[in-house]
Amino acid sequence: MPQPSSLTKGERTRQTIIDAAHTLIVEQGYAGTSMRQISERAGLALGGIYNHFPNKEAIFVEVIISKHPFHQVLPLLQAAPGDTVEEFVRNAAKRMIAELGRRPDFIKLIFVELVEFEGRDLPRMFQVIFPQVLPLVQRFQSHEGELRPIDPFILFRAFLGLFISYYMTELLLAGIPAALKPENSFDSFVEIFLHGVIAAKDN
Amino acid sequence: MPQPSSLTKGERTRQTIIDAAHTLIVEQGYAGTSMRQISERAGLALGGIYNHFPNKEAIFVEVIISKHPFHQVLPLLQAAPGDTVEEFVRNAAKRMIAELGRRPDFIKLIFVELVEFEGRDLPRMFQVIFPQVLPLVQRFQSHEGELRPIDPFILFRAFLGLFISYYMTELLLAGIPAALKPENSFDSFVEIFLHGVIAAKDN
DNA sequence: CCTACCGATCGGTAGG
DNA sequence: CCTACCGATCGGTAGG
Repeated sequence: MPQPSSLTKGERTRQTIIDAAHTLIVEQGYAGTSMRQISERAGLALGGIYNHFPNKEAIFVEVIISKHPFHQVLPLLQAAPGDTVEEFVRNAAKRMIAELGRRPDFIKLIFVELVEFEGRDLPRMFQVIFPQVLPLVQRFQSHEGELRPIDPFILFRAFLGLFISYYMTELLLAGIPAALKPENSFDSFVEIFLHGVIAAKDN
Repeated sequence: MPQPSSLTKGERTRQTIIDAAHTLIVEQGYAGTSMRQISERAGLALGGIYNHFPNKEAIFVEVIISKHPFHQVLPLLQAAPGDTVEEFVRNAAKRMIAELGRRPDFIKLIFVELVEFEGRDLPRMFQVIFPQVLPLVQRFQSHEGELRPIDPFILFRAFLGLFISYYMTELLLAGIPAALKPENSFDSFVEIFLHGVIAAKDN
């Protein structure tokens, strides 16, 4: 959400173009979205776009970088409370799944990046993202005592994977009769993960 | 892999078109692939395609149905040996990860279906797939004694999710310095899953 | 199954 | 920032 008041007119127009492109690309993919559609949605003439971006791909690169899920997701995870790993994971999971429900575009953006751009921008993305990942890895690390011996980076990766696997299988199994789908599936996913990583209690 | 000798000429041409479209769509997406590219790769004139398919979308529907990862993956899982859940999971995981390495197109096909077709074909897909899923669910069910109390369908879903989460995070974290990536990450994923689902032993 | 074509739309630009 | 345009390419078809 841009704050028009703090931006110059040119910056506002630029942001409008990025927002328009983001919406369309998530709905139709990159190749399926035309510069004319973007210009219409942004409320200017086709030629006007080229005052702000040299070409179509440059718009996408801006979209993928500024709208990347990690920007919302990582701060969300960092802010999750919890004095033990178990509490933290439960809280973080609850927040994540709520956010994913609110933003179905998250996965689609990643798909477009992976298929239509073959992940070309991922290395650059990661430079921006990495400083935010580190404190999460360390948060697991500082609770080593509660955990089975697992490399903390793998732990973080499996933690991320928990959401990805839930969300992807949700999409993939969309065709399944609802009667077969147990309620609270996500809670079960969280329990499996917790049992998988937390050391057996001594008592 | 088609067997030309057992097909009529028309069927062979049709298959050639599907194969060509599959390759191109996985590389460039659906909207990014033109009918002319498909015709060139299949070795016939543009107009010739329309003797076999009414339009572009019909080709994709055939591609997604006949090349869907589940066709390779489910038989692979079913054939995995193992008298206990633990053995089965380890064997199945080994086979799956080898197959995923061999067929990077798997995930891309799913992405195209999900983004460019909004999962429209998934319900129909699932009708074809479901009979193959059932025996796998039952296989978990028949070893209930070894497992924590988890709905067998969720168990299957989490099992599928194990591969998806490993593979997706592998792609997503592609930008990361290799020095930070622990070796044998996949084995760790399998261990976390096993600890998550297998009941604590009595001894 | 090919040739030759259709109208529509594409990304991008010149010129103001 | 818009108007008017460029050549190229798109999905699809008629006619043989």
